Amino acid sequence: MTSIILTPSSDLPLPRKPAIAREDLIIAALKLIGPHRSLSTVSLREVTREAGISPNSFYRQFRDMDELAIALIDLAGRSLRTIIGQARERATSTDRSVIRVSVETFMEQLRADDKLLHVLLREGAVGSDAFKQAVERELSYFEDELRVDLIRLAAAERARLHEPALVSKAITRLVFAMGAVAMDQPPERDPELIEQISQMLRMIITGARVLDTSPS
Amino acid sequence: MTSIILTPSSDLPLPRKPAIAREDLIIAALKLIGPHRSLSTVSLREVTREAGISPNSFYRQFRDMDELAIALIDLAGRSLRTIIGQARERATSTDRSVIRVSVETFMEQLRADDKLLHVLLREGAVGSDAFKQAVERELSYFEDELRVDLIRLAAAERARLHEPALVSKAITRLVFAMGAVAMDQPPERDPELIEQISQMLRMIITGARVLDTSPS
DNA sequence: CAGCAGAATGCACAACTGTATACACAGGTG
DNA sequence: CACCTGTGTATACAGTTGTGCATTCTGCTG
Repeated sequence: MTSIILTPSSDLPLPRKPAIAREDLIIAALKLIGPHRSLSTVSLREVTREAGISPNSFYRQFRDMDELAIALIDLAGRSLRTIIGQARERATSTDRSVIRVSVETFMEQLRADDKLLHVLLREGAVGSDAFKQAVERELSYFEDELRVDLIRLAAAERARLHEPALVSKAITRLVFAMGAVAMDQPPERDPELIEQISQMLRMIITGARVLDTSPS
Repeated sequence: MTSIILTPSSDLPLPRKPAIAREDLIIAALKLIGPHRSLSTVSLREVTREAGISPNSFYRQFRDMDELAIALIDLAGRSLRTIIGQARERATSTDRSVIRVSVETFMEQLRADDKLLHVLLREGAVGSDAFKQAVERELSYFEDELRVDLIRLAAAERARLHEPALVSKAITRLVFAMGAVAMDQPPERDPELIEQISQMLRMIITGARVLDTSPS
């Protein structure tokens, strides 16, 4: 279980040279957000306090909190995509349902203590334009990868799929929306939620297949 | 086009007796939120400034901003439900698609200048527990009404529906999620979005019907 | 060793927040 | 008339915020 952060090389407090890096601030920001805190309500001073540096040192790494937020969103998106990608490979190598495994992995990440998914789930609604565009960008990446996977999946089963772009968009948005509500519920209900989400996705996919054979 | 607010009776400045009411504060709060502002970033002082009263007078109406937010969420939920309910009746009286008309009405409300829908779309992600529970409650009301309507619709077409509760939940969450992204896009793209959402819902519903005839 | 460039800090400031206390005024009662 | 109760305001206070300016410290280079 390695860290998600890109270069976790030296976390021992080097005497002076780097001392503080962008990653440290990102980690500090992650520690501050939670079920009740969104990034846009976290202050610059709080982050530096958490990171143990002076407020002014923040400006050596980011212009303002928005820039940090965007870096954090990018990180969260990259992390999630690789994790889900691995889950898809794992599912196809075994014979388990891709949908099921992906949803399970998603929920697992939801409960992971790195809180990276929280960023994508919460920060899409509020904040500056650049802020929301960053979230939207990550979601669209997610959509793209899902779309090619759906096409591949349909081809493997010798079925066709109606409007795969629309299907992947619907699935992505629905999963993220359901994830947002799951985050506010006790983890005991996760299996139930996983079952619900899986069924929803199955509805969408079978519906898309049917609509393809008999277009309106 | 009457106002949504409950008792818009007298807005001329009465000499002393009522002078300021809860509604005035709610209206002031609505004026302050927008694409970039969420309720949780609006301060108590801002609301009173917008309403033209002293900060302390706020406490005569609400204990704190959270209480105002909850009142606002309730108002938004009630308003949306009645509007969508009317749209459903309008659709069944004519012979237009219920899905289509409902989605169109939803997007129309999204662009309405009362900004009531914004509250439900944005404030579900952040804020206190009571805050999010209020949004969740309104969404579940919405789900309930949609569920009975789906059952009625299926019965009218002599079809059965697999897990109507799940279908209505999926539709509700998907529509609200898509509405949130639509809000950040120029209104010119609304027709395109309406088409997309309608197709998504059609996928879900036909998928649910197919899954009912051949349960896994 | 001297010196220098960069990194990090301390202090300060104005703006803003929520709210407590004290006060001003209106309208209804005796 | 006096009096009280409810409504609104003014002032104040302690806390937090983002950020500019000056200073200190560190490790590398000569």
